[in-house]
Amino acid sequence: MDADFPELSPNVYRDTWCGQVLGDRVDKAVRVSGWVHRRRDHGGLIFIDLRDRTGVVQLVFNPDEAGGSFELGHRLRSEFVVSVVGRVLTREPETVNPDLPTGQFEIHVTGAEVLAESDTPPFAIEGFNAEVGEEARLRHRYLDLRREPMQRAIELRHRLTTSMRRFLDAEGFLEIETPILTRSTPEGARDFLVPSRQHRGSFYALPQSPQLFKQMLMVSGFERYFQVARCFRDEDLRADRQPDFTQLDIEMSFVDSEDIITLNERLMAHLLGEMGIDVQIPFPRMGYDEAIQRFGSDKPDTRYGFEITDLTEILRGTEFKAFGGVIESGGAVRGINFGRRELSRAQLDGLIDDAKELGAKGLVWAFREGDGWRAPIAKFLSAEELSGLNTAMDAEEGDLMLVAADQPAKVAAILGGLRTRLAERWGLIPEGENQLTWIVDWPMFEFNADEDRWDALHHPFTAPSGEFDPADPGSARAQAYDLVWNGVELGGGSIRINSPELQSQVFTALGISLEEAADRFGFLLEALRYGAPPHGGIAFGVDRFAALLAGVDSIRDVIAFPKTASGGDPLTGAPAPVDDVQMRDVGIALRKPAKPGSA
RNA sequence: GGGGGUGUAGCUCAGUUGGUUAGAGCGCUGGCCUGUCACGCCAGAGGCCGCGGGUUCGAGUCCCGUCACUCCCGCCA
Repeated sequence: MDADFPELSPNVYRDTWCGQVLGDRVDKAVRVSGWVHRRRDHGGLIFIDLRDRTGVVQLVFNPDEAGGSFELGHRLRSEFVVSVVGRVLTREPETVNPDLPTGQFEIHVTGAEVLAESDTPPFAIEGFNAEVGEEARLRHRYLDLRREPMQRAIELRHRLTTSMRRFLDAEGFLEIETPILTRSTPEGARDFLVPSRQHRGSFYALPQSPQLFKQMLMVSGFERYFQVARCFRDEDLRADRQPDFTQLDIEMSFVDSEDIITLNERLMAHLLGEMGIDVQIPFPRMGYDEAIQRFGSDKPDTRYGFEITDLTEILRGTEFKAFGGVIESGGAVRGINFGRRELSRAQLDGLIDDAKELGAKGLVWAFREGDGWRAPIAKFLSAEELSGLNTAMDAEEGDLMLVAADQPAKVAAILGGLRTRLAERWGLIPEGENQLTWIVDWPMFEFNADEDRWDALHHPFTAPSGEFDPADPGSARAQAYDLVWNGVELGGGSIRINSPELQSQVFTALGISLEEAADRFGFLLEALRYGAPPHGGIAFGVDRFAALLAGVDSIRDVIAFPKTASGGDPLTGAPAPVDDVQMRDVGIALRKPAKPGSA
């Protein structure tokens, strides 16, 4: 494992790491302890691969050398914990194992002791049958974590957070803890609630992020704060979402966006550099509107093309109702040229299903053929329209074009989603390339049609750019920035509002009355009255960051004890009912009987 | 909340149109084996086919429901 693992101070269990049984130990007596990784029992000669955190070393039990320990060697089974003494010898050339760092050496056991026996593990810790279902892995997570990939992932995560702390410490940041039991602020995600025993009927909430605390720390004059902070959101899970997750949370005073962006570029270059990834700073920046236009996403993966082309003007007034109707009602028609591809009819139908899954009413596919299209809808389009479309999408003979029509935001989301799916499916994403991009110039608000109100795109404490007109929230821009790495949102932040008046105006624009604002966030508004410096910050998703660095698809693979997609933990059985006494203590009664399955 | 996928031995999986006693590899147990390292050879144990109901002479297989896991949409300021 780690080549520069620290020297071991000898104790009763060992004086040498398994991974350190190398040339300088030859002919020396050593004591090692660890787990039985694999046993090869030849009857008259027994080989044991012994494993500790640093690696694996071969033990040889020979009746001529091992004496009474030979019998014990016979009894050893997978994952027994043993301590052995023996002499390190160089292996005969023909018995060297080139796949093992310690493969030129072995320990000839002269004495051995079983420190702990083990039941037969439910799945293999090592070896070629390494594919194990995730549920089994989570039920016995302590065993799963013994496995090499998990050991490496957890170690990588440690190196990442350590590296964050080192960099930020050197830049004058203080790591300050903020409460886990705090107050519900019913914006944003659903809160996890904790009933209060001492204040019956009242609840703590677990923080969705330390946002308000870090702003108050700026009011307190700490100027540079960070925290590797646990955050909690009671929403449905995904491969990249857990109900409790970790953020690197940063806040600074007397800064503008530029200061935060440049500091974080240096932070990223430092972190990635330590992980062996070289990146150029400064990172390119892209406006939010441009990202949506060209890539259909606020976290565009710029490692590959297939950008989105707007076709609305070409098709304005077209005979084809599905397009013309949408355009008349203020919608847009956009398309992507996916290049020359052979697809079966079933595959093309599959693309339509993909589009529908992404919320499309339909999807038009077409191949360029001569000056026109080979497509089910080709006959509804005029020759001028077809050639205009081919030109706009830069289509060459045989190129596959996918076209969708809907309201602009929706068509962008559909084609953006399709673009990533197809790039993944056809293996069109360049490996080993790293694109870090700032998305800047965000709108302050987006209109929520269902609730007939404006919602903050970032959060309600984000400072607007320039003059703010509460009467026209749609045109307000935010001093916000997201950092996107290869199509994954690594983190985002903003300059915050440091004036209570402006903060109140933003609440008003969001339809939050002053009474409501005072009730929910009064403590922050009050803090802002006592000399709040200009301040801003950013937060990064540590789990996602670690998963990307580890090259795994799910953040569960970089979390020691993660939860399943339904928010449960097969290891502890959480969540679980509690007994009546506990319920009574906190003054809680269930409205309905507990769900039968959940116990 | 909605959609897709999966559920058979400890693990990973196969199981034909519904047909007699449900299989494989690995692991496990016992025996043999002094240079293996995915050790080898021989023998053996191991099954609520997720659960409940239905159709049928007969269900791992078909139907309905349900639970769990997983991916996606909604949701995640």
